[in-house]
Amino acid sequence: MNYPTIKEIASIAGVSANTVSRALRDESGVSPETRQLIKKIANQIGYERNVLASHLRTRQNRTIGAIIIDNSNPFYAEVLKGIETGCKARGYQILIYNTQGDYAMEEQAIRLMFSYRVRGIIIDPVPNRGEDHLRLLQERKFPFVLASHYSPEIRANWVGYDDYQVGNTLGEFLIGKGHEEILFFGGYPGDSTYDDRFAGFSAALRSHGLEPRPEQVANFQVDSDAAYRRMKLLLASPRKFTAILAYNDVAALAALKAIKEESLRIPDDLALAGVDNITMADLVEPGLTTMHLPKQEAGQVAAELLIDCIENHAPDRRIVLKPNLIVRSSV
Amino acid sequence: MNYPTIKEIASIAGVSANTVSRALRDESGVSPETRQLIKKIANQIGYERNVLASHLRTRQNRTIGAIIIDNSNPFYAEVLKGIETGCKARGYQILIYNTQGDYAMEEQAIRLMFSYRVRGIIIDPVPNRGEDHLRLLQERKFPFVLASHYSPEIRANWVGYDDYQVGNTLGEFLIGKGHEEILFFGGYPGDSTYDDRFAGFSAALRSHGLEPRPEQVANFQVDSDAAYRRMKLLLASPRKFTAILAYNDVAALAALKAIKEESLRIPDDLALAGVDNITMADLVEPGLTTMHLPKQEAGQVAAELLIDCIENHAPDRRIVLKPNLIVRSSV
DNA sequence: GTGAAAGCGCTAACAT
DNA sequence: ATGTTAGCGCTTTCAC
Repeated sequence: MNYPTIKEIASIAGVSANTVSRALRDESGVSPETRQLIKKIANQIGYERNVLASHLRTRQNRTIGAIIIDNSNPFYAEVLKGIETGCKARGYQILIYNTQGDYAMEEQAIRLMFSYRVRGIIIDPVPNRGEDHLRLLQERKFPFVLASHYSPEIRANWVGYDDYQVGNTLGEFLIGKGHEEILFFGGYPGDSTYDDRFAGFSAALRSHGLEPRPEQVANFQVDSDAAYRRMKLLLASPRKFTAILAYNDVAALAALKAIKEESLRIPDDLALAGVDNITMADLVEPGLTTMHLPKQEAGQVAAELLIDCIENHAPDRRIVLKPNLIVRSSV
Repeated sequence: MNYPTIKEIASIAGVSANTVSRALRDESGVSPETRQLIKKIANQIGYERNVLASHLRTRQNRTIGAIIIDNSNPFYAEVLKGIETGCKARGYQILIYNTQGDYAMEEQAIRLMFSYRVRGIIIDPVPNRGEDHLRLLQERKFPFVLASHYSPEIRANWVGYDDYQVGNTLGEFLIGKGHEEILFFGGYPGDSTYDDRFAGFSAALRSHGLEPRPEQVANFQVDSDAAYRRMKLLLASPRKFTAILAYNDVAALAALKAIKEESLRIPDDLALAGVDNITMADLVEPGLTTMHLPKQEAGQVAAELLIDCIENHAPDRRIVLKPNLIVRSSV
């Protein structure tokens, strides 16, 4: 397919390429008549500015990279949607890359974004695997924003949730409902999200004279299958808990299935709470008590932060979005 | 941020830029020692090829566009994931654009992809709104692949499911379970997916001497809220059906919630089936009987088709993936 | 095996 | 208000 160029427009209009360029960019110094003529011709022959060539000359473009763990996970899907919304509002485009939580892929993704000369990157980093390439971004003063997860060792733009409060609120809520034996189900230490949620939860226990116990913590990397199998195992041995605080809704819903299969009643035999408030949390029976996290908002704010950094050299910021307790009938 | 160029590598290595370019592209005509030296220097100074500049000269790049309706919808999220997987395998990158089912946005998206000089586009078209820009793509012989939806008037690459069989299989299954009054719940005519599913369903009815009746069809654009509200309304008036065949699982799960709130039992009072087999279909109670559609596979095949078109000028193909009945307890 | 020169499409700087 | 020239970083052509 052959795209028309400004040269062709120029020769049709009988002006120089430069004039065409200025006319199409709405730069001053072109007579209204010429400008109109040029735009008309451009429209007629289906001209589309070659942003790659334009970038080469100006070193400016409106492309950013989004490096996420898995866009088919409903949580990340919502965040990505928000990023897209935020970018669209400022005329930016997005190159995406799924890392599958693989650290090597994350590095590859960053290099790829470099080779496309994107102006900035939003990255939901693979937790707990070192931060070498994040440090590299920082050294090069390359604009980037961390989403959801952060690294305590890296001071950078960050958009996430108050995960301490997530754990604390749910802990208090469960304790308030009379539970003293609560299983913390899913996630693993070293991941900032897990650590903060667990810290908040532990604080809630302690403020009521309770103490988190090792046998009431089940650490694993959450996906639906893993969570289901783990809960099956836990239910097969004598139960040491009356309530479950799941790392997220995906884990909670998988647990829900396992619990129902054992013919246990929720919330009577076992109370259950999750985190995220994904769409399905409202559709299952009983409805899942959970913390709502503003996922799309997080993506959108991340995009805005990044673009501010790119265009206005805004200083690093850390933006904490407030979670919200959603009480349904599972507790 | 300043990126090193081949010129800089050249001056360090004491060779010409041309030699550097050839060495890094693994072209012949460079001595092994020179090549090794050049690659070492490139590595040391963190060189990343500027693919934008490269494109300008070669008119080749490895970028495609993915124009989808909404990446936060679990169905499209899976398809997008498949596209990403397929692209990664062939070294292609993806620019994404969500149209929200808005026809004007779809057109904007295509122009944007043009301005980025992407080599091809995968598009899940907004159904039922004319096909002007698809025709434009065709006239310009621009490589593109339709995903899921198609237009009867456009002969083009297409990857989708056998939607007639989807409707037919579920229709037969419900009839086989003794249902003669079946509500077809969600979607709207003019959308190829809907039309094919409904045709398959109607054929199943007819082959058993039954006839689809207007009051047993509920047309609406599916999202969770709309489906929930619609089912609430339907249940408030005297029921004219004993089973529900939902357009997709999102509609089915929303219906499930409404039905439970009326204290009706599934499948005894009302049987329910969906289409898609999203993750949640297995987690709700009772498990949802549905047709499994290979969503990620569809995305991956679409990517392969497109790249074949781009690289090998492969002729247009239409690929139909087989759906699969998943029997759970909701029927 | 290597280098010099030209040009992809665009825009910035300078001229008229 | 408009045109000329040069150059972004790369690859291709042609010369040595």
